[in-house]
Amino acid sequence: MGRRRVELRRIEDNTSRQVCFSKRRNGLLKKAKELSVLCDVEVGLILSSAKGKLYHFASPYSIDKIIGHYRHFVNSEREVNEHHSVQGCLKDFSYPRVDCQILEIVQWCLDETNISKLSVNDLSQLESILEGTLAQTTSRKASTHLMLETISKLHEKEMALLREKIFQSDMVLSLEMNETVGKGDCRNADT
Amino acid sequence: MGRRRVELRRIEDNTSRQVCFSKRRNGLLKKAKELSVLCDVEVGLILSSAKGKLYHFASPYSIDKIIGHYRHFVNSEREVNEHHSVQGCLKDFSYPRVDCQILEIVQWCLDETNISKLSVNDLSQLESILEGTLAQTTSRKASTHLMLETISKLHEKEMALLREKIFQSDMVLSLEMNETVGKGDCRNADT
DNA sequence: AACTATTTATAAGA
DNA sequence: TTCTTATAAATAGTT
Repeated sequence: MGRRRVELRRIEDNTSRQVCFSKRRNGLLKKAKELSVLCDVEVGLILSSAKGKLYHFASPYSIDKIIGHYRHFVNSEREVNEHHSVQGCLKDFSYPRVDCQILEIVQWCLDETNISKLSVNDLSQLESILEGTLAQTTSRKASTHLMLETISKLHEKEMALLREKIFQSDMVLSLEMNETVGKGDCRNADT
Repeated sequence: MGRRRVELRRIEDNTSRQVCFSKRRNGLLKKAKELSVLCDVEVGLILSSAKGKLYHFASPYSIDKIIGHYRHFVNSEREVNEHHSVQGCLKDFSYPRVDCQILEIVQWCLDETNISKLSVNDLSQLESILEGTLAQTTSRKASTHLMLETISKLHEKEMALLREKIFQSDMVLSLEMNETVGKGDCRNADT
């Protein structure tokens, strides 16, 4: 959206990165606000820079309230999935049905080296889930290519794991969930 | 960004609103992801529709981790402000310097009738803060008009409060803060 | 889901 | 930082 198209990678120049952050933060906040108003949804947004500066935005309620809703929702979901398999993990993310979500989960798994925490059985489950989703995806979407790549990487990792005989049956998602009640409604508005 | 410019208000038609939500949600997630990568910042985003569907996104860490950072940050700030004045309240939001933050705070105060919990002294402080910020704002920004409106509403409320002699010295922000450690990255998209 | 006419967001530049 | 401007992107209304 500027003079040139920009590559999706960390901007190395410090000043440029700062300027970009400033501009895009405003843009994102504006978009978030618009989405909230136009579509009548709660939006909560937290930004945290490497230097520890924190920004947040929420509409039409406070960020604390929205986090409370999130916690509540996730806790409810969690109660239904007491086994800590990938299946449970996926449910925690609990989106209605999103291709791109799968992509993120896969990437997350790869990036965070969470694969080493999965049992072979869980890996199989993950695979079938991924492949099932893939089947529903139209082949021309760019995301499909990315997913295919990601899946093949996943296969590689799986094979590596099998070779090394790493079998862990328990993936403890040591997430500590604490219900939080926010209060106070916080509205936000616009530039 | 479409055939026509759109008014910033709730879309009444159900289908249109749903479609718009779907499109803009994707757009917002994309922007959030870009911001995170380009500018090397943590981003957490929670969307919750009226019907209770929850979507979230986080990069490069999990939404839980980012919420944890947020909680931690807010708690640290809170410790510094043991008196529950508006000043303390402002510090909780604690942005470096963003006009939009001020607006958020003002609207939060107004919307949740938090004003009734403030002492007159606190109201004065709030006023001077608002006016100070206003002075720094260029007059042509649309937001300025909004802020002026907000401030005049604030004045009205203050006068009403003075008349009713409502003096409450303690604004208890009974937010329960719980640190949480999350993990992983998550993302959402689509229909 | 796809397709465009337009409106927006922004990368550079000043 | 702030404003300006050329362009890249997002998206409202349609098909």
